[in-house]
Amino acid sequence: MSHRDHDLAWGHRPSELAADCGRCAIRQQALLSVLREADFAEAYASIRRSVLPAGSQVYGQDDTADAVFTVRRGLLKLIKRRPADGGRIVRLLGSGAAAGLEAITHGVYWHTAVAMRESELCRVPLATFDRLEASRDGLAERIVLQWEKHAFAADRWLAELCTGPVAERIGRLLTMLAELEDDAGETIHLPPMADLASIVGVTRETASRVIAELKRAGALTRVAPHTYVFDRGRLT
Amino acid sequence: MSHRDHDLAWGHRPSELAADCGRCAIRQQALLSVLREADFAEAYASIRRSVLPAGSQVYGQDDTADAVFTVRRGLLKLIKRRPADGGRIVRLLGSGAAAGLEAITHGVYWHTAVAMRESELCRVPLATFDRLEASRDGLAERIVLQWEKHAFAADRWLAELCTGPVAERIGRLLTMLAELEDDAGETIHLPPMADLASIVGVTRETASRVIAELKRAGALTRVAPHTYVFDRGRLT
DNA sequence: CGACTGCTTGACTCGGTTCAATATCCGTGG
DNA sequence: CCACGGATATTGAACCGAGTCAAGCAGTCG
Repeated sequence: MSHRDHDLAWGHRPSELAADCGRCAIRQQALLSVLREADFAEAYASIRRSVLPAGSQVYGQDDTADAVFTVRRGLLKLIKRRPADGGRIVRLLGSGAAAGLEAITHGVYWHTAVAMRESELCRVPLATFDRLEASRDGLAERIVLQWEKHAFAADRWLAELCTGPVAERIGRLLTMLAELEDDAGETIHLPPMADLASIVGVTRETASRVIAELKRAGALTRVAPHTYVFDRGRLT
Repeated sequence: MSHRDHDLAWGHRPSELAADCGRCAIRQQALLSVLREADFAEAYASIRRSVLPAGSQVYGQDDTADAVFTVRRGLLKLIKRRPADGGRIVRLLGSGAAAGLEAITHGVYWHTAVAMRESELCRVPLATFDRLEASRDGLAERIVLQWEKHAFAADRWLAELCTGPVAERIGRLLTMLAELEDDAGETIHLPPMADLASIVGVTRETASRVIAELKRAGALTRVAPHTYVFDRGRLT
């Protein structure tokens, strides 16, 4: 949706690192956190951590899937492309979320995943899951929890971002964005209008008008490029 | 959303039966299909099959959850209620789907579930899942598959039913309804206007106008009360 | 057969889109 | 560090799709 969406695919940039899962801050919520030490050591030799710049594509809808990703830091958007229009953003994934889980059982990605800002991801090859099958110790339960997150978020998305006047929907979206900030506070990194529009299902122009109104009302105060303090109280 | 939504809760009607899972037609897709025979025998002693009339509520949002349900036949709607408006239908569950899966891990239902027509459900008490924990043989994987269904449906819902002109959205909805018919064919049981409206996020009046137009165009031909033949080709 | 509920249709209004022109931002390269 | 230029955001005006309000209609069930 931004012009950079197709710049980069996984591995095209040199910023790959060892995963170092032992010291991962989000490990308790992450996918592989239940593995026994022995399994874990084996598993994480195959995991690659990577820092992706904003706009890079992690994977594409309908691509053959060979890995699952965990968001360590940053924000991903999942885009469901449709033949007709340009598609729609159907979910946002923040720290601790898993992307591309459908790879495990379906072998194909359901969405296009794009980093909305610089993000740090861990890439877990599918083969790792296969090898872990035998020694699983609650791995599947962990996957269930991740799926639950997705389903819950999807329902909320539908109920809160697709119903009612645009102003309210954008208000709720900003609240969600604030929650998704890595340092969940009151400052938010405002995505491009095109993204806001694709999320709530309106045109860029309408999104712009609503945001402009919020700025005038003092609900959004600029503190840096694309960065605003969000005063949840002044939403009218 | 119909006037009968609150008529009945599970167990208030006498139509409870032994589950007879051994001969269940949808067992291969259902939740407990992977249990070993011994476990299975134990498990299904606790399962109760029930026929619910149209409009009955299976469970309510925020209710304490004590069971998961499998749809044997019929159609459920999941409603996400919101303080303000009357809420929104966020998913439809047809044969083989599981309802209330969140009970297992969260103990509270996320939606209100209502039968849209006479439906046959199997009620699996939470205690059964607890007892099965020890002897699980891929049960969690089974649950994963069900969650995947939910997530996939949610994404499709969002991309297809919340974007574009109302006429197109209702067209796609009718296609989905046709797929959800128990005898997946070209005849569909048309839900009340209020439901159609709640699904695509418009008013009853607008839904009515679109449906009327489709009838005139010959895309919908009445063959019985609430029952129509759907000619997918004439959607314009 | 009457009453009720849900469906249809019409006229008016308004929010959001569309198309178009202008302003601003921000990353780039000098 | 500044100036430039393409991309993004803003704003305006006309239009139109869907909402709202209100009235009449038709199934459906006692």
